[in-house]
Amino acid sequence: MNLKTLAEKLGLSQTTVSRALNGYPEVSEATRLRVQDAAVRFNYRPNSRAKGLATGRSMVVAQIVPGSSEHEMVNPIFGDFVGGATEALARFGYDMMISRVLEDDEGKIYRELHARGAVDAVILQGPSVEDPRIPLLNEIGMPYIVHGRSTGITAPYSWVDVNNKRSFRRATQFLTDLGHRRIALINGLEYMDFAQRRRSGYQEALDAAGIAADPALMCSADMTEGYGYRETRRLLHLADPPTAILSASMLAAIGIRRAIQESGLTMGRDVSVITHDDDLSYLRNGDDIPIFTATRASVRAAGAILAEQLVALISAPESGPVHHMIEAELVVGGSTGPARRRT
Amino acid sequence: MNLKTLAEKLGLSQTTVSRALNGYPEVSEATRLRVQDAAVRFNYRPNSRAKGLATGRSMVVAQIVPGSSEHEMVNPIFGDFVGGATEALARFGYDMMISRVLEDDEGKIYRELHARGAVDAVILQGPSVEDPRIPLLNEIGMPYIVHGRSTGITAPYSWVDVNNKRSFRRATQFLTDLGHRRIALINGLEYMDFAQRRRSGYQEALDAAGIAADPALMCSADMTEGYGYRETRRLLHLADPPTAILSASMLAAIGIRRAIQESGLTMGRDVSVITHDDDLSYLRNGDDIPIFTATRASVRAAGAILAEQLVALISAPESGPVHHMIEAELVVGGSTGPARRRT
DNA sequence: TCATCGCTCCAAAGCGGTTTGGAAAATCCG
DNA sequence: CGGATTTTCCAAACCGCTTTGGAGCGATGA
Repeated sequence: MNLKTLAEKLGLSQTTVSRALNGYPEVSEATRLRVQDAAVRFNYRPNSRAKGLATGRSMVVAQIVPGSSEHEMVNPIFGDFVGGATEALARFGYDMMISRVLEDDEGKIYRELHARGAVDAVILQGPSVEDPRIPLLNEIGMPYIVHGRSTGITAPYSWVDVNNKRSFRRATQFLTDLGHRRIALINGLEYMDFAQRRRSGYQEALDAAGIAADPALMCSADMTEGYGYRETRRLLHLADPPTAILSASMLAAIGIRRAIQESGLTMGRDVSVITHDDDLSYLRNGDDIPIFTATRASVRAAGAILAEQLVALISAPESGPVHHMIEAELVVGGSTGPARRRT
Repeated sequence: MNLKTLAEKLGLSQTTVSRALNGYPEVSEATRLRVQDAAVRFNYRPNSRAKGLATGRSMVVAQIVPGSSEHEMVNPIFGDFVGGATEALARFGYDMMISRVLEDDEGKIYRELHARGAVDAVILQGPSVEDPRIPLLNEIGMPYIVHGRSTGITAPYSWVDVNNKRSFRRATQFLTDLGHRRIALINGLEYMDFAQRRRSGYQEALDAAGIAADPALMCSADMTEGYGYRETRRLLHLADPPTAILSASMLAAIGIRRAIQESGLTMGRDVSVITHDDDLSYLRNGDDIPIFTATRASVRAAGAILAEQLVALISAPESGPVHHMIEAELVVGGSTGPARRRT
């Protein structure tokens, strides 16, 4: 069923039917109702491509799956983020498209998406400390928004981000307040901007407490369970082991807990642990009471907020770059306690 | 840059330029090269919507994000599956679109996507034992392929699936061969078809070994770490506890390991564990040597295979339903060993 | 009574491609 | 050399929608 045949069935012109369905005032309420009723009866939907061609907008937003090679890691937050974003986008009539780079040249795909007119905007995921995609997209002139920030970029750009620095400063301070002075940081990959910010928050809190940072207590890698486990084992075997550990992700924290238990220690008593928690739906931090003390920020909510900002940006690009800072909450669970005098 | 202006710059008609770029034989090699060169120079890309409108194909495949309410779980395999599928789709010039249901009526969105002509085909994720979406899509007449199967459906349909029954039969037999007779099954949600098949494979192997299945040794829920932990605790406190546990996912297996260690037992010696492993990029079963003995099948590879089958199906729907069975491999890790006589 | 206005509605021109049905030019062949 | 054939190219229709620029018509007001 297309517009033409629907118009014929109603004995109206395509113009009138189109206007009736799109809420234009040039059509009487009576005909509007008649048209709407018929549209429902015949299950009519305007063809997306034709509509897009006529309006010049595709009502699609793209996100590039990070990782060009097969062996790179798919971000574990991907599912929840996309879930939150698509739901919000759907409310505004937008669809979400996932693209993927086959070559190394990620810029190419943005250029192509724009030249093809395939999407109205893109979402930038996982920015590095100085992400080249931002100036690239500025040059191309396609609306976009970044999930996270890129410290090294001075040009203006829109973003939605968690206040990683502050949340890790608070978490660290929470530990120093409990008397901890040997605090380890098991961080994500530090070319990623969020990891960098977390480290600087951690650093600030140590400085404030007059604690010298110890490079042996810091590490950086992909946030897997095994990584948390291995690093914790290493840390616990140090001559002067940490009494508290800060973790960048729930998955790593699970590995941390395993290493602690395996050493015959008790988490929250012998070693305190605070983790960041993206509130992933398949990786909840306990059901009702939190297992880990955590800095929590729902990545699903972030996706929804980002989508809303992006939609606003598409319809009014001149409204300038938008920024939205999400404050993580510090939830206190059973994994932290006062520092114990070393035996 | 559009076709018209490109043609003008070349002093050719739109027809010729279009044909030159699309490989039609009606144009001389010389002009073809001239056109291709100009297309590259001006960074020309045919507009997706216009092309789609003219050809009647959108070159887009949709996948519905499962879970209509905010509290439902996003499938942890989502990211890896989509990564594998989009990469394969991209090779054939297809894009992948993610949609989401706002209402409860999932059928509505398939109808709408089809009526709008927004996509050429859809991917069905997570089929239940008798999934109503299959007859619905048959009725609508849009190409689709199922990731998994639906036992209760007799109508023909295309699918790509892991041989869950066989892999769990083998895993169970592996345990009975080691002398285990009390084998627990920590399964996924059993209205899901894959969970049902795994249980029946487990059942078959028990029957073959002459072991009576004990309902107390089986459970079914969303596959989270906490679930694996809680159920294992419960199992280990039984009067006649299991000596081996079969797990439906790595995440659950991690919880299982935690419960075992917490009980002062050693995994692989006191209690054997075999888990299914989707080979998720952020949840690897050890780096080089596997930690868990596992039935392994890469969900990323499944996504790629499914995408290829779907593309073939789109271009030749009459070639009938396609089926592709993936055999999981049984990798032996450190989590299994001979049954020990109970003390 | 007649120009004016507001309300409905419509014909037709895009949007940017593909594809059909020729036509002109070049090549072949007896 | 001239007709047949092939090669190379083009004008125009079409895909299904939006939107511009009116047209028709009853009501209004001077």
